[in-house]
Amino acid sequence: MISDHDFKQIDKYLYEIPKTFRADMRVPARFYADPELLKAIQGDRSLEQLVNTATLPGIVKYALAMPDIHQGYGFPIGGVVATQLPDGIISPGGVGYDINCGVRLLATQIEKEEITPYLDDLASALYTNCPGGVGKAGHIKLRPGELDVLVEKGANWALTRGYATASDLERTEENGCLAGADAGKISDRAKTRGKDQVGTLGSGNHFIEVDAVDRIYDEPAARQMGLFPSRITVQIHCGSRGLGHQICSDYVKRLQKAVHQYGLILPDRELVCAPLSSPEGQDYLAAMKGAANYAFVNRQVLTWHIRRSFEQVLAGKIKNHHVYQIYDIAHNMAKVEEHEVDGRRIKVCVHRKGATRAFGPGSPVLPGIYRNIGQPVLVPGTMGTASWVLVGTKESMTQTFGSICHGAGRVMSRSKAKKNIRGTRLREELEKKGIRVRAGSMSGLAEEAPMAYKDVDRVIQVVHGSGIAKKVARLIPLAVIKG
DNA sequence: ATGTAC
Repeated sequence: MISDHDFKQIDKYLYEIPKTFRADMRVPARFYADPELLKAIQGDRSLEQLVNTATLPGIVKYALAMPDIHQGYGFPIGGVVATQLPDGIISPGGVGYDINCGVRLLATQIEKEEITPYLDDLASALYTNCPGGVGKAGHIKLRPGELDVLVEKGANWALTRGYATASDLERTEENGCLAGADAGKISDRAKTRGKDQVGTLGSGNHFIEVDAVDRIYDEPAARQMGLFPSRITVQIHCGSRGLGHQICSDYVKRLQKAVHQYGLILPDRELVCAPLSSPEGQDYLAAMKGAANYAFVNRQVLTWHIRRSFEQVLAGKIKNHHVYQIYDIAHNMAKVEEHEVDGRRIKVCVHRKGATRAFGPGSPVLPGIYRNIGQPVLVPGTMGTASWVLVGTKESMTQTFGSICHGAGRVMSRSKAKKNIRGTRLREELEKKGIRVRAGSMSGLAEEAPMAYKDVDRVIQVVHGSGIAKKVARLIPLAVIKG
């Protein structure tokens, strides 16, 4: 167990566990927090897991953790690990089981007051049109071989099939397609699990939420994104469903052999990994990219369902009910990027697990529409609480490989939440607050209760206050749709 | 997160 005399505070919101803490650390570990958030992680293994990641071969600068850190598989959720190419490692545990779990934010020109009379119908339409729940199939049945095209082409597949616009793709990380995805590196089992789940929500913390813009913090940036006070927005939070899960399982198993073969010494077997330059590392990267592309398509098809739902409910009632995209960004992904380390620009594999890319202004990978303000960062809160839109900064590039947090972060395990919280009661409380709830499972609802999470506003204050991101807008929920 | 165990 790591206690408070094992780390030192080096800035208002930044703490460091020195390299000398454990002989096997290759770099220091750094985490962003405040005293309250520090308390929230006492008793779980997240800091120990963070220190474990500091031992990984090829890691540069720091093992990093965001203020929403909590315990995960091997790596903490809320962790950022960058390893130097060519021989630094890549690890499925550094990405997570839900590859390219991420958030898409859609905007409208509808005012909050305008939509209120139709909110119940809209919530019901979204629930009916967007399939949710464990193992749930979607409306799209892929012909044999078409899934291979989908995982390699990503959002371009959706564009060709009429589920996307060119503007949607422009406002998606990597235009919704990671180059180098290889369907040949994905098992038949993973493909079988994925073939009927395109355009489905899944379960757990995944949701669709209708929000209203509560407050603007950066007026010029908000205007550029199309965010104005009291306007209606929609968030999608989901990932690569059974396909990504199976790919992770497959490669955890395969890379365990690679750990032996390459003689890697790991403090925890859950850190299973392989040198990125090895055949195993390359294969995982190519398969992971396929799952990432699948998740971009998944959120894109859900966007299509959302547009359909707005049309069904609001046509003839609200004149302009157009739903357009602000941005789509992953928070479970490994990416090869160039970063400055010790004054030199080098290629690194940045693992972001429960951490969101947050590139600052001027980054050449950003679309022209956002290059001057920095990358939009989408941080969902918990049911019934706020969500945030931020932009990346120069500081995120120098401190955290262009990364920030991904959400509120759990404080209570799923099982404990299920035991202590009644889904029906929670639903009543949310409805009393005026939040429409459509959920397939009451126990699933209980797992995601706000009290099972940290305070997202506090988490955001830490990333904003430390300079690694800048607040743009706060969103508050009006309707939540869950599997 | 997940056909919450193959």
